[in-house]
Amino acid sequence: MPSGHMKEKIKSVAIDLFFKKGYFATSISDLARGSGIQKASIYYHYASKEELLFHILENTMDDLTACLKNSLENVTGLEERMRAAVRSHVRFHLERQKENFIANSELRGLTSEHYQEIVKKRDEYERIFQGLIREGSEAGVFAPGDVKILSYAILTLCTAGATWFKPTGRLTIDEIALIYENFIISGLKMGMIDSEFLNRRSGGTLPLEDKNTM
Amino acid sequence: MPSGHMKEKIKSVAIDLFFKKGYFATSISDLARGSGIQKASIYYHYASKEELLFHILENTMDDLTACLKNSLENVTGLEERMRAAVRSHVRFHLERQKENFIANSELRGLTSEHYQEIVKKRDEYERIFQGLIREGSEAGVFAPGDVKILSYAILTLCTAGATWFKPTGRLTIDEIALIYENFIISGLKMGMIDSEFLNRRSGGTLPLEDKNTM
DNA sequence: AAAAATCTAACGTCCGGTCGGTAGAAAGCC
DNA sequence: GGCTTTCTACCGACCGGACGTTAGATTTTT
Repeated sequence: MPSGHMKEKIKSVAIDLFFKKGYFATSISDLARGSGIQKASIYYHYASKEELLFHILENTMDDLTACLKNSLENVTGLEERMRAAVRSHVRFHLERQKENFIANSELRGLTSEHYQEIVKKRDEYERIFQGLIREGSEAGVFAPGDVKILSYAILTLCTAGATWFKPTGRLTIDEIALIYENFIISGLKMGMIDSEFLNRRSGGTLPLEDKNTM
Repeated sequence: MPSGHMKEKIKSVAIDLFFKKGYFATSISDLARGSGIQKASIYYHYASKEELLFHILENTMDDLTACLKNSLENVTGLEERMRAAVRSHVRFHLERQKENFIANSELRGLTSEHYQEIVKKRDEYERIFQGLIREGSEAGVFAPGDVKILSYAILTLCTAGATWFKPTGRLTIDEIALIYENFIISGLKMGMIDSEFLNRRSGGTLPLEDKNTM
């Protein structure tokens, strides 16, 4: 029995239960029961329930970003880079479905300090996508459009997979990734035919970013 | 002071707080304080906290479906019908942002009976979209593709707007709706260029639905 | 005066977290 | 190698508090 074994066990039980019942509905006793120890022993490994949640979310976000950066290495061409990014995003969300679901639904359980840390990581991740969109539309590979709104569209689209995906289904992760990849690329290339109309209506030549979002 | 006034007031306070802090983090005392009454008085209007949540979700879902059906009346042409549906969906989610956000994040708070009722309404709503996709791809207006996955893509895409939308932003609801409309239509029309490849890889001529989802 | 709406006061439960303690392995020491 | 000390991992019992909910009295409205 390696050291750190129980800490990992608690974490994996927590991922299961937070995914199945939600963070607030999962009690420390539940975690203890699932881990086969007393609930006081949980506190030997984690300082609090919230810290356990933070631990899970932090790991997930770090791995997510690392995964994306890794996928973009040595990939050239703006369209190909975007395709690689989408593929990475979808794959990660489907392969580590539970953690990602938690990361998208249980931010409420965090203290405001921890919340800000996670949001910072998420923003950093989003900025990579926004950069890809911006470069692509500046180079004329994609149609011009509101970078932020488009990035949210892309990310939430793929993220949502973690909500409904069933690993036992007949479509593989790669097949689903391909569907999203094509859907998104075509949206980026042609979806914005009305961007001039949009610009006219919303008051002219201002940059299209930083609107309506936090 | 009209009858039913306080019941509505409680409901609207609940929508605000459930949106801002979440269902579980909002206590009956919070609702009472926000409504300007004692917490016991809440129970004169609602039998339980859960019933209040259900009440909100049920109304929202009913209105959502009614809104969609209304938007599709007298609209002909498969592409135009899809555009109208997307427009309706986005508008409703941005106009009634808080309720929709709750409806997408607080299903966990429901009893299993109430949960099933809401899911039933949601499925009914989704089926309308799935019908539009199916008709469109059978008629050759849209490329063929996995109807369920595409419907989830469309719906979650628009739904996500309720997460980040700020009414004070410079883009109007209609402008955002138009962005999504174009994005989705182009995805439906061209995104599926690889569907034959997909079919080949995943084993042939079986219908592409009912995979990977519940 | 009846009915509707709200109040005060309390109850039971459950939850996150703490405390003091313990068996045993590991490390330090001679 | 023997002895002591420290560290690791865990346990059982317990606490304070918050929460949803109820009972019954009281006020407000019609």
